[in-house]
Amino acid sequence: MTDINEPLTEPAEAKRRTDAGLPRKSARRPDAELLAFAELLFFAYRDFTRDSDAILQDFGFGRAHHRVLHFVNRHSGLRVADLLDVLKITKQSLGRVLKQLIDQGYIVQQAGSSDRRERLLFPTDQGRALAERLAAPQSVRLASALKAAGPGAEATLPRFLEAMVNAEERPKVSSIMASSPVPLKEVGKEEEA
Amino acid sequence: MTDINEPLTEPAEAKRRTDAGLPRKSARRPDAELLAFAELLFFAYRDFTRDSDAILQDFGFGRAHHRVLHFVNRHSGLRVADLLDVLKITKQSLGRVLKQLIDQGYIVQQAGSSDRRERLLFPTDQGRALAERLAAPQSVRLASALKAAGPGAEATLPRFLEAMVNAEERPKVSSIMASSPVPLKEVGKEEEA
DNA sequence: GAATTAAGTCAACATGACTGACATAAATGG
DNA sequence: CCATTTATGTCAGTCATGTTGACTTAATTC
Repeated sequence: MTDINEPLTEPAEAKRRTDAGLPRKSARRPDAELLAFAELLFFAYRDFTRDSDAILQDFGFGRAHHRVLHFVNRHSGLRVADLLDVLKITKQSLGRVLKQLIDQGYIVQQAGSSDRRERLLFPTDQGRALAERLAAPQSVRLASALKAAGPGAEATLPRFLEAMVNAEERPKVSSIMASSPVPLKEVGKEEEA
Repeated sequence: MTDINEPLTEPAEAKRRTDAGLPRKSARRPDAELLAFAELLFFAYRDFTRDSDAILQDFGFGRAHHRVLHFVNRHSGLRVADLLDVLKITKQSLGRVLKQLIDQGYIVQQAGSSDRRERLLFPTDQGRALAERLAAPQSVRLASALKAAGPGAEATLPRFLEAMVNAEERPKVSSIMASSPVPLKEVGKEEEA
């Protein structure tokens, strides 16, 4: 380490002053209880993503590939523009990972039937298989966490998570989530159900 | 685009086969309902982090700085090793952002009193102020989402989030979260409460 | 026929991860 | 007391994934 004998200032008394000597969880500035929620959310998401990250490594893919594959698999037929809006990344960032997924046979494109400029994205069998493999451990984790959360969690959690989404984004999120295996727009293919 | 007149394979019929023609939400392989939860979690976290990202830009910091500052602020006095374990990143990754936060006066170090090799981390007033500013919009978001989730969410959510954490990590998470403004180990400073 | 739109691409860059190796100071343990 | 281990910091290099800005092509729209 650099210089262990420097003053090293003693901030404990001076800096902790603001936090100390208050009832317990009074209505301080940021509200400690909400900070605890934020922290738990960090821990939950940290471990949630570690599941699939391990699998992705075996394929030479990263988390970005997982996200793309997930959305293409669950909302097959969605357009590149939809994916950009969902992921909130730039065309270039998406382009890189999407290209790899296409070149390696996990995703195929199809020109839109009404607007042939559009590229509708579909998983291949291989892509679907990988998507399911990536989803499996996360589903197990979610299922057990829902169970641990107790009854009512199945109803409470979606409401909480939806409310966490930016208000302007909620209609889009709802609309994409409503179209599970169905494309966002038209695919030119009939739903054989 | 490259070559729009290529075959462009038509996967819709062949590839959608597996998903179509099933009751509604039967016990298929990954369970569609859990995938919806995973997706909602993605959207929630996506927007949760966008709040503070905007503020961080004004300071030339990134999300990594936020995480470090958050934990140092809320668990002041924690050691570098604790931070590494919490964030699950390497010493080098932490070193870079921590150095910047120290150099720019947001965090100070103090040698441990019982083990002087340890560097206990504390926020400065400036650091505390930034941490609070970063936390503010996230707290607002969390508070309104908790409200929207309805009664019981305050009890259900922590249980859910804790259960999302890896089982082996839960003791550590609980222990760090139990020590809000208090250091993980000893600081050599008395809690003046 | 001109302008717009959807997609793809090039070049350059920033951030934040990673590995592996190594240095220093302090603590620990024969 | 000296050897080892531990906590921290650091150097050098790499990789994944994000960014901006500019540009092309094909197709649609006005």
